[in-house]
Amino acid sequence: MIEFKNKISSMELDKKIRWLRDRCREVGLKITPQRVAIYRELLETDEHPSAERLHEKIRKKLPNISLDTVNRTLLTLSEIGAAYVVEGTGDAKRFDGGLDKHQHFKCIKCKRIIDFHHKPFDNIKLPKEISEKYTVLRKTVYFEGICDLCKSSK
Amino acid sequence: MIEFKNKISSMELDKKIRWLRDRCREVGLKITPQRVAIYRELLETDEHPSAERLHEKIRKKLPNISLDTVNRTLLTLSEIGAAYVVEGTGDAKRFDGGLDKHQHFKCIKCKRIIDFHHKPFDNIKLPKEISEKYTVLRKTVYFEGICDLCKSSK
DNA sequence: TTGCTAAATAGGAATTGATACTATATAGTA
DNA sequence: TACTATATAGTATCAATTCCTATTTAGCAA
Repeated sequence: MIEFKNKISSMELDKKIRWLRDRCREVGLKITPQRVAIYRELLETDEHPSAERLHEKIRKKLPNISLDTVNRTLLTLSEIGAAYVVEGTGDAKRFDGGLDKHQHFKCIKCKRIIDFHHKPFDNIKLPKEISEKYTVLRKTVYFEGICDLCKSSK
Repeated sequence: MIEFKNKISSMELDKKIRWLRDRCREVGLKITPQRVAIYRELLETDEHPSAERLHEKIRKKLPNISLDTVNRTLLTLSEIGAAYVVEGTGDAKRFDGGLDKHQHFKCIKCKRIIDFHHKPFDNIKLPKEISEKYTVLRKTVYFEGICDLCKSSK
């Protein structure tokens, strides 16, 4: 059984925005109209927008808002746990010539990508709602974190 | 039990390069020194290089090779199954405001990211060799392919 | 071995996404 | 209401990638 996501209700939206205000006070960030608007816009869409895409959309409400503000704010929201960057996006393309089955661990500090192989991950079963609707070309189990070298060198 | 990857032996390397030559003939691609050199360089490293990084390295052997060639060739190699782009790399940062547990399916044509939720994926167990050595901050099960809309609209 | 031709390359220009800089504006507070 | 640290707008810069075009070359056929 799987569930697809539904659009957020206006009640949930209000609740989330109240939560954001609290969270900002908690960590000492100012509650600016831009911040709230960006957060609202992000919650109202299910398209996982890039900073540029969200900037386009939000300009309809705040015509003067700059792309830099949208970008910076999205990163700020991610830092305080109000949003997050979709796994693996935002870096240069990286290539791999090893075609045997394996999985990746990526260090978010040094960007190192480490291969490992754990058999049970080779054949994770797709929910059939997915395999029926989409053509799945790649199934991935992927970890991110801090590698041994970066842990010791701080 | 997990295994980490070892450096490729020169025997395996030769075998793989012979395989590349065959594969190129098979799909009607010319076997250029640049192509072979790029493939070799990719096989010899375990650092999952970006096009730029590989260009740096390969310039030691072919000083005049252009970055564009490296980039184009890596993409060509990926198309014929001789290499691949590490999952999720190479696109603009994408943001998500939905913080409930869920997974992503990404369409490689239209770049749409679709959320779904399948409970068994929420708590995949880390091999302890990984959790002991690294600080894992994010565990992801991630699918790529062609979405329903792109399938029907061709 | 020697041309021929389509494909590939080098080098630079253009595009795109992300970030840095600075003067101005504003949220939070006294 | 005034003050100060923070945030913003607008622009400039940087970095990654792709595009363009003249030149070169691999593969093929005579």
